[in-house]
Amino acid sequence: MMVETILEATQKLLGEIGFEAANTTRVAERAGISIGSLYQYFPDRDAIIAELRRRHHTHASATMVKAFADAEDMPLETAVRRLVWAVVDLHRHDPELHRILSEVVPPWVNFESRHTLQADIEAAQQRWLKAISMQISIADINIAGMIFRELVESTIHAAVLHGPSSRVDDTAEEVSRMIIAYLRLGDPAVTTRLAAE
Amino acid sequence: MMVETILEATQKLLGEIGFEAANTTRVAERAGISIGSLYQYFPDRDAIIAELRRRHHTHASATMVKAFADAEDMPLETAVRRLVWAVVDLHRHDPELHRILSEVVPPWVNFESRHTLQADIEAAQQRWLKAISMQISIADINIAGMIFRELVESTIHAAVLHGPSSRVDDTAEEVSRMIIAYLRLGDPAVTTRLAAE
Amino acid sequence: MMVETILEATQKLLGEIGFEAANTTRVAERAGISIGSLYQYFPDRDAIIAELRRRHHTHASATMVKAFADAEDMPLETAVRRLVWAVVDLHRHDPELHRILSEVVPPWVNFESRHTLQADIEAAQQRWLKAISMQISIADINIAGMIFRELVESTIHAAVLHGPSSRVDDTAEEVSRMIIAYLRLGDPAVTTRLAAE
Amino acid sequence: MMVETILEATQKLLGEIGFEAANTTRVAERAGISIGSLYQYFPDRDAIIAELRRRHHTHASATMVKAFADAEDMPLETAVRRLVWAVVDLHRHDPELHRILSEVVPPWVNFESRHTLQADIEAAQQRWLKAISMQISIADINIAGMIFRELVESTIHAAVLHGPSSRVDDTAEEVSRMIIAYLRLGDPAVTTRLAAE
DNA sequence: CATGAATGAGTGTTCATTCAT
DNA sequence: TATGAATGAACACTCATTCAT
Repeated sequence: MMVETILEATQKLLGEIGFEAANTTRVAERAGISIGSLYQYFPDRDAIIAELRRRHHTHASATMVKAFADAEDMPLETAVRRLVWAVVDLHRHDPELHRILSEVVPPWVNFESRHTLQADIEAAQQRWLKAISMQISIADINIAGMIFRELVESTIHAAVLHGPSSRVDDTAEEVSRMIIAYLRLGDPAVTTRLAAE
Repeated sequence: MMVETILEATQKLLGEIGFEAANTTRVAERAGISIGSLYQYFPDRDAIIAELRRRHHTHASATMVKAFADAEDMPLETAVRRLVWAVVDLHRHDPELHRILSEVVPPWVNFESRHTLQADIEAAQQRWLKAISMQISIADINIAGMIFRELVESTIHAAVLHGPSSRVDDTAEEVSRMIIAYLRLGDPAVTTRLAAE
Repeated sequence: MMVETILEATQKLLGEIGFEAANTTRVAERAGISIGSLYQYFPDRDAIIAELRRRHHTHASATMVKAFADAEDMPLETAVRRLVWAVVDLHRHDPELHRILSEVVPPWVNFESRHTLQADIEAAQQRWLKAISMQISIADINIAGMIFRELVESTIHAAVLHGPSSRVDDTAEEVSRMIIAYLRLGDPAVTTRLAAE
Repeated sequence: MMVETILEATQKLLGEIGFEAANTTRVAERAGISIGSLYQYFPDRDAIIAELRRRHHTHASATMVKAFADAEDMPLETAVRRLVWAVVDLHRHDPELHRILSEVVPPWVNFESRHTLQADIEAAQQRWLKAISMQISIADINIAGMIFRELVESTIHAAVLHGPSSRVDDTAEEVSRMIIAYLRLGDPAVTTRLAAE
């Protein structure tokens, strides 16, 4: 309960007044508790943000791992759309928290823990990429994986946070089409077809 | 000269000890001048970083504007590769400065000035996109532009800063192929061909 | 029982981590009780240390008072050795507690209570000194008493705490010889003898 | 000048309100400077006290080294009195500072630097003891040295700080006589004389 | 009697900035 | 123009103590 209150106060303050102004005194004030209590639940300021990030990561990781699992049984195009929309859901789940963790909290805070999420998702993604690379040829699975991750994350992030909400659907669709088009480059059927001309 | 010295000292310190530790005292020390002199050339701490960013933007903007101008006379595939490689050049020009501005300096510093670069590049990009959309159909020029920018920037950034240098070439090529594949979706010739099956 | 547990925990913590780090939270933790219980047995932090000191004083005082009583029936040299060795026993009884009270707890804690022990011992010592000053002449009984106390306490303390244990015996013997030699200065027999030459 | 002001303020505050209350804020206040200025001259709170101690040590060491040098050319009794009085001078030079460093500042502050003084003095003392041990026999030079140091320091300290000033002279004289009597125990002339009886 | 969550005054320290020289 | 001593608001964090349960 107290932990919850502190996390909420921290998140709101970070969103409203930024990282530097959201100091421990103000967090405690906003949470309606004393500074002493704050330190009974968190060892230091960064730990509060770390917990915010940890929760976000837990949710994000679960969402993506599930999406990749689902995708394995789907036809390619459906799978890609499923994955892209999983990222959309991710960003829409708590867009403010997403914004805070990516744009308000400076990069050096919780530096190590930032890689944890990526590692989990990357592993799930690699399994999926290996599976589809049985059907279509992919030049370099690591590069393709990195490109997909960066493409989807950066575009959906931009669309959700910095554009009108209607834009998100279109962005997701175009990004999906882009990935599908790229993957089709390695599809023997298409290659044959194009070569046939 | 003095301005130059201060900027160099700031950049090096930011890279070596990070944003918080790179305080004005240390910058002046490293620059070999007094703290008083520092304030005779820059009104406050952020202004030093803003100037670092401004110079970086000037260079980046010029590079990209030129690339887009060049691209206008090229066939589509050549044009795309030209543009992607322009971004590679951009990141390779002063990768440390790039890293500092994107990963060391916290996002809220020089918040407004961050959009200036984007605006210039966006304008140049829009002209190019409009030109090519005469030949091939693009669903939404704004969305496509945003996707291209995010895709290229995020992947090349990751490749240059966080991977082996050999990876950059492959990444650039795959990203180019991806964009081309996407653009071909709107190519009447391809559309016709596929529809014919 | 509870008081005992708290005192033990306090003593151990003081010895292990020092005065400042041995705070009430840690004492309660080490004692295996709640902070609330601690405050049911002691009104404040200093009171715990005061009780530690009080017990030490009780023991020390008893030891010395007894030694002085014994000494009254002994020949001078035997008496002096008896007294010096009483101080050795004192320091060897619980050297860690001795160290804590003299070198770990800062001087301002329990300031008043520090004089209690001294007063008891001083009284016993004065009785003894008055008794022997019947046989030998002592210039100033107060000064001699103070000198004896400081000499024995400081040297035995140093020997027990900061030297090898073998050193203690030699130190005790030399200190005894020193006091005896000093007392002999006032011995009419010696005086006469020396004057006779 | 600023350093001087800070040291004076610190010493006075330590003497008046004790170690814990003499915090950096109050020191700066008393010194009539800002807290920022204080930290421009001393890296942290302990460093101020360390400097106080360092100055005291410099003076004390010089005094004692000189006294031991002087003593080498004197007859034994004169030498002992010279040395004892050097310690008296030491304590009378700045008794308040002496009191602060030994009874107000807790033992764990500047722990290492506390041994520096002792080492210097011990070295000078050992030279002198070796010299006189040519004439008279001393059982164990290390123990004798330790006993002399503890005896003189503790008694003179007590006399200067906790007694009337008239007491100091008598204490110094009695302590001198005590040391001389002890040393005479090893004097062949005396030994012979006593054995002759 | 026991608990431990809650308190909040207090501490040492940092650093961007000023301004008299 | 150059200096750097001086400033002081601000911050993260500690800990003895209380009191409702």
